[in-house]
Amino acid sequence: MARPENTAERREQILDGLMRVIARKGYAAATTAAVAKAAKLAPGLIHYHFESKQELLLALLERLSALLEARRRERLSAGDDDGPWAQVDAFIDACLALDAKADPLAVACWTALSAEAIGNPEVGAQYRKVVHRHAQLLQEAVLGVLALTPGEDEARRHRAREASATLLGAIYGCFQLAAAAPGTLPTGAAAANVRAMARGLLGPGATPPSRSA
Amino acid sequence: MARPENTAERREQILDGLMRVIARKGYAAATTAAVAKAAKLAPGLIHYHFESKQELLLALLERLSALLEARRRERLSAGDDDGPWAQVDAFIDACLALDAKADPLAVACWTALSAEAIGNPEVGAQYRKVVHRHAQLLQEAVLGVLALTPGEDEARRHRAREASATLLGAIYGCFQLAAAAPGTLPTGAAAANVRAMARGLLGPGATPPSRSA
Amino acid sequence: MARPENTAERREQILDGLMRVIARKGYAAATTAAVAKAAKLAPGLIHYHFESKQELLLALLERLSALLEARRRERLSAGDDDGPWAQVDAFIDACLALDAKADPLAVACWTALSAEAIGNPEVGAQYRKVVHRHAQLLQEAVLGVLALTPGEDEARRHRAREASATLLGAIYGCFQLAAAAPGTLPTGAAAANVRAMARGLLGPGATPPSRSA
Amino acid sequence: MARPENTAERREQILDGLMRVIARKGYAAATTAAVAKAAKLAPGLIHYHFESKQELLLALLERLSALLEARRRERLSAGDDDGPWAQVDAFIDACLALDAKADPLAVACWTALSAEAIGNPEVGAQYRKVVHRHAQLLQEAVLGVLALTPGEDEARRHRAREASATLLGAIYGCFQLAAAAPGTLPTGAAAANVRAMARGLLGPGATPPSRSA
DNA sequence: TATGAATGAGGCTTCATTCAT
DNA sequence: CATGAATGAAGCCTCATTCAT
Repeated sequence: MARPENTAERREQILDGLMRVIARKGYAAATTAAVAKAAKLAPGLIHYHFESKQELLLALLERLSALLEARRRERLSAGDDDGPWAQVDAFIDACLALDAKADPLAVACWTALSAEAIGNPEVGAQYRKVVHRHAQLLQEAVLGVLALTPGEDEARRHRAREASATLLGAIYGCFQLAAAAPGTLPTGAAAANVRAMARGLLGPGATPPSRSA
Repeated sequence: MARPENTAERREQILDGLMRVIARKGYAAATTAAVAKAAKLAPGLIHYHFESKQELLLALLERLSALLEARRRERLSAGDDDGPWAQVDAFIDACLALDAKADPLAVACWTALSAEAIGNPEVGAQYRKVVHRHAQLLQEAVLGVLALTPGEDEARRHRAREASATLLGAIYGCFQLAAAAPGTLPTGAAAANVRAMARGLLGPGATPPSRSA
Repeated sequence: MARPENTAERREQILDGLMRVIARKGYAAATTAAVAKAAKLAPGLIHYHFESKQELLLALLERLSALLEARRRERLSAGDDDGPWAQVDAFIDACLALDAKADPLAVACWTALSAEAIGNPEVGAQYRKVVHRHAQLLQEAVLGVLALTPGEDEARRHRAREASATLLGAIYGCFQLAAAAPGTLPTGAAAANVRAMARGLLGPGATPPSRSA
Repeated sequence: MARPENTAERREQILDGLMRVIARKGYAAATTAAVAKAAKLAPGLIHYHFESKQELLLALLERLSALLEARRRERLSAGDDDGPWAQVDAFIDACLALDAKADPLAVACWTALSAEAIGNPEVGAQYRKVVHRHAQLLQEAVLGVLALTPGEDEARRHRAREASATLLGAIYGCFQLAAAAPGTLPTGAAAANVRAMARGLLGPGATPPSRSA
């Protein structure tokens, strides 16, 4: 009562701990006790601020989704080039330009959550929701690129859906490699390579002018 | 006299059970009891044929790797086209042409093991070994394609390494989507799309004749 | 704010339970569940206050050692006779005057731990440490007695070491009989008899002729 | 039927294995599988030749008892001195003159069985029977010594019972030290020291004339 | 809100015992 | 007799969750 509410901060603090634990020791080690310790909190507090461990995972998914969206926006607003490829590239870069400190954590968490999504219905549902959200964003960008080539709208939409899903897959796959087999794919290379792959996927006529120039 | 050994078959049977459980209920549900039940065996038998649960996971990784290699060989021997792209395509198809029954299982298991590899040192080591093996195979195929374009050997090798890792990532990412968000990427589309992405990655002059024609 | 720590008391409570179980049902029956039940605690609590069952055993060894030391001090301070034999007798009586309630428990536990020390390296190490501590105490007392007879210091020290170890063995042996074959050696007799044996071992005239010859 | 019976040898072989395991790794490690392995037999054979694990322990107790009796006889027949102390000394030496190879094994097994006897009713009963047998033998020898001093028969018998039990305890205690804290009591010293202790226990007037002369 | 102990279900593993061959 | 697999109960330990303070 007299105390100021701090649930929001505590939740963030706990999620920070969760991410750190998952990235360092894996999901199996992400017990509530370990998360509390990583967050420098008492074990009992976790369940004061989160209904259950599952809610923690759902909150983490939400955070990861928000994080991507924020980075994408950042990229978009920063870029002056606003051709149709710009949005696709911004999306890819937002995901794969691993420059900030938080990213290795996010990447490991995404990989862990992907596995958890397989058998856990609620996490699975939320996971699919987030994937769908990502796919939607990417699809719009992709549609912009596909608009450069002639063709029917319906077919284009269909291709855009497939292509964006595949690109998303490529991105998640890079996450997986980064998290589970670091060193396999040099950090800097992923973004550029996926951009190149996008060219192949959305081309051939769609080859960006900057490349053909 | 006495009983003939049957450990080899039992191990396979147990791995079958493990794969089924992971695919259906996720890794978290893959308890030894659940695996035994899925394999229609008594719980105690698991540890008669495997030292520990971890050894089970390592054996599963080995099986997944062998499975891919078998499929790749199959594809290669079946194809009459043996241009430089054939090997790359064979690799991609071996992974992503999900027609056999076993594949959804394998795909889910790979995703689960990727997560487990993060925190489990021994699984991680074996995981990286398998990834490395995959990458080597793909890299050779990729080198064949890159040989079509002029350039220095050293640079080509370097590009091949990066490119094969990225392609592998794309493949694993499709696995992840298939396992954790089925329906996002239509089953049939993945292989074709990744092949297209490979064109973008290894092009531009490498665009396959069939496409440029 | 919050709960006060109570680990110390709980550990004692758990050790009490362990001792009771060992004395009543033997070491084999001293499962964590049985110990918890004997201590009137939930099973999970054992591992909240002790890392492992082994740590329990180590703590028990420590307790047994401390218990003996306390009794010895008690005996020493109570006795007004402080001749050189007083300390030896105090040691023997501290171990073998089984009058308090706790002693049958301790005696059974020591026997159980002696067996466990054979194959368990960590328990073995701690066991030897405790034995060494006991032997040191006894050796000092023994040296006092041996000082009554003439002879070289070095030889006396050597004899003291052997003699104290043998006496300790005699004491432990009485424990063993008391725990595993109760009734064989009347409770009251052990202390007096071992004191008499000490006379034979340390007494001047009792030096076996075969040795002095 | 056509096969010659070999149960007797097999039982010995299995007991050999059991003793080796207990001595090397302790009683906790003496699983039927480990015993079978140490005996170089198939696991299933144990239960063909022994009803249960408990029967194994009982057989081991019997063997240990027989072993002592054989050694005692050996000592007695070897010695030409047949004064009243000779029998007492022979008993002590039979137990503690650790020269044969089998002894470290026997010593560890006795310690292990002492612990098992605490909670296991059947092993306990057999253990007490063996102890009683030992005590009887020793008591007779002790009576011979006590007969040297005047006194009532009844009192002498009573003293003999107590004294033999205490001496037995001293012997078992040396076993315990040898098994669980080797090095504490030098191998050669135990027999001589216990003989000296016997002098103290059965003396002072009982000091054998033949020896003091 | 915060703390740290308490609870008990369930996971991995071991093992005496049984059984098919 | 011998072999080695099969069985299932139970042990140790973990952990999400609850609760007293």
